[in-house]
Amino acid sequence: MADRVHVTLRDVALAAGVSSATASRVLNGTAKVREDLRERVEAAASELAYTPNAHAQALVRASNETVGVICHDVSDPYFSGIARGVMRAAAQRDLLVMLASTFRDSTREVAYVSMLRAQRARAILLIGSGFEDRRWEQAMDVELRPYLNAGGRVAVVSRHRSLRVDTVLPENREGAAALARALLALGHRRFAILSGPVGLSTVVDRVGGFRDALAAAGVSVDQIEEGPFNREGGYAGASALLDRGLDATCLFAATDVMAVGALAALRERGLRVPEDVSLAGFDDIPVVRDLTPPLTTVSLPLEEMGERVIALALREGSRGRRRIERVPGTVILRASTIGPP
Amino acid sequence: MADRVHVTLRDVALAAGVSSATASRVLNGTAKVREDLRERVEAAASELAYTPNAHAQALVRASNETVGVICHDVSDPYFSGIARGVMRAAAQRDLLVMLASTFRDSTREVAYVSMLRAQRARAILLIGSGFEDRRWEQAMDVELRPYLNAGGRVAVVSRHRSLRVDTVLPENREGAAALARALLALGHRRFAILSGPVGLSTVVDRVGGFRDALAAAGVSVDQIEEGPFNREGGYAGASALLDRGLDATCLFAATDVMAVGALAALRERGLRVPEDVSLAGFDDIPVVRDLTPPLTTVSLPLEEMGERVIALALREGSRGRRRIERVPGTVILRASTIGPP
DNA sequence: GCGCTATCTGAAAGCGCTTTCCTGCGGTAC
DNA sequence: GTACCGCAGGAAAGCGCTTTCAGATAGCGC
Repeated sequence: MADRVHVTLRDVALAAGVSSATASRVLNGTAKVREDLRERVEAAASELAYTPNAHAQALVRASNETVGVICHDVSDPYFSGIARGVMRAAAQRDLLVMLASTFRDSTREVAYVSMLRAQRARAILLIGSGFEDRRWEQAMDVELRPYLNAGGRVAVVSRHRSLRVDTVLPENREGAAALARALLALGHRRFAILSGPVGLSTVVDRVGGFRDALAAAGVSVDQIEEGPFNREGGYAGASALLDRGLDATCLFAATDVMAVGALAALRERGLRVPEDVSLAGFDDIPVVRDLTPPLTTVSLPLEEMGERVIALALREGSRGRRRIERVPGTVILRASTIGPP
Repeated sequence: MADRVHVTLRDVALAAGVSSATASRVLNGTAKVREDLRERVEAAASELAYTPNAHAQALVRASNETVGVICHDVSDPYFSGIARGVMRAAAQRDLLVMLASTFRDSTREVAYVSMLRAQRARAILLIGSGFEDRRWEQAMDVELRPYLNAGGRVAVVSRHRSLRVDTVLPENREGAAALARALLALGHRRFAILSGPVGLSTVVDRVGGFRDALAAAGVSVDQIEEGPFNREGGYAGASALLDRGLDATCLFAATDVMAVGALAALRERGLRVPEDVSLAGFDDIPVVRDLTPPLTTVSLPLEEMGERVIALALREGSRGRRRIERVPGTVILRASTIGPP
């Protein structure tokens, strides 16, 4: 916004023949103002299409009506489900959301926190798991610490090793374990895993939970393929598994999005799901029930998680203790998993 | 952000033993500053974890580094595809994106424009078709006009009857017509349409284009069902059609998302796609190629559209003429459409 | 060595707003 | 009629920054 002149409070006050103090009082309803003056001010404001400069307000009030949200990729259904909840809750509270997409670049993530800090965002929400990486943790801490000290609020979805902030914590470990047990109960004993990038806490938890539950039943997994957290990652991972000779009756993908890619790869290679191999994912993003076969998965209430994380961040008071809200996952057995051939 | 005190430029200047003018010059690289002073300032800034108050900067510079994006629903893949492009382009330009979800509430849409105006957003992007509704158009005009006059930039995706601003225009009419012709070529003569809410220009264009192309071949459509632009809308619409006795060999849904719902409904009623009835959508959102059968659709380069709309809005100069960038849709025939039974 | 110019630094103004603080008014009590 | 109180409205300060503007210092030619 550059070249033209804006309508300011002064203009409104001038037009109404009052001081800007009075105009401000009228427009904010801060104090009692004589009826005729109030009317003149309101008329002038609407006549001039006045909109207060939010920056000036933020400056003098030292607070503003925006929250920042940082995610990896807006177009990932996992995230956009959560984002939907955040947006809804923000709308209810008349808050504006500044959304940043890191495209899984940790440097950019830190940079965004800095920008959001500069914007004096009322709260910053980190959606998506943290990087389990010392340098990232440290850089993040450098940005977040002063923000918190200045009264900023931070809340996250997923486990962050180093961030001691309010957290909405999907029970990835437990969910994956429950899924493993359900799959065992179907009769499977040979599993392969499509893992996301190691170093993401979500991956660690899901894969760990899955393996531990299997181990408890005396089953181990040696076929494990790692790839990025997207459809291509799932596709490539499944293809690699197939190339090396898939020795499993059931395939577990760390996310539904990866499972979708895996399904495509399996199908291309002529394997039928679930007749030849069962397939399960995690998250329960909306599309998976429309796949053929519908995907077995661990369901997470994404939209609700979004609402809860912003509520957590906004809640005043309770400055004391850090709160962790656990969100259980529900195993949903659909047609993509049956007993082993 | 409320209670604690922030590190200000003054603090940095004090710590470095210089005036705040000098500190500002160092931090912005605005002017040459003696080497030792510059070092002291930089050291102090990083020591104190200083972040400039973006509001103060915005206030004095009368411009800022944010753009506003208004969409209907972040979790709709059509929108999130576009948003991805916007986010990527914004990141390249070091811009922060304020994202607002209207949940298809036109009142809220206008309110958001007002908020974005207050934030002095550098540009406002309206994603998703306008409402063809006089009152909305007028309210929108009241907000947008002063914004534009003050040098704000506005760009939209989709046709807006009343908004004479830079536009990325998917060729809905032509795309739908091309699809209709392709379907005719397959041999279909009896069609049903799943339409979105009338009063959305996108719906008008797509349905209109489809019908006109059929009409040109002497084919008319009387089975047309209207519903909201989401999976449920498609599901309900298809169900209603089925209840009334579907008299068509091919079903066209105005969006892929609706087609997904329709597919579920058809399947539930025991109709096979494409053997019993062909199904086509519009948009080519990522999931449709993973459906069984993969969906015939008109492909739109969503991410690219996002990049183009922000580029349009940001482009300085060329203040003169309004620009309209047409984006052709490509008919993609997949397995969901074959010749009539 | 003196005066002039070229640089760099600091003081101060001002962006648009909110919020004391203070003045002036009318009303009440004596 | 005078003294006092309460209240509404205006003047002005100040939020944190950038940017003139002017002052100080150094460098140069003569």
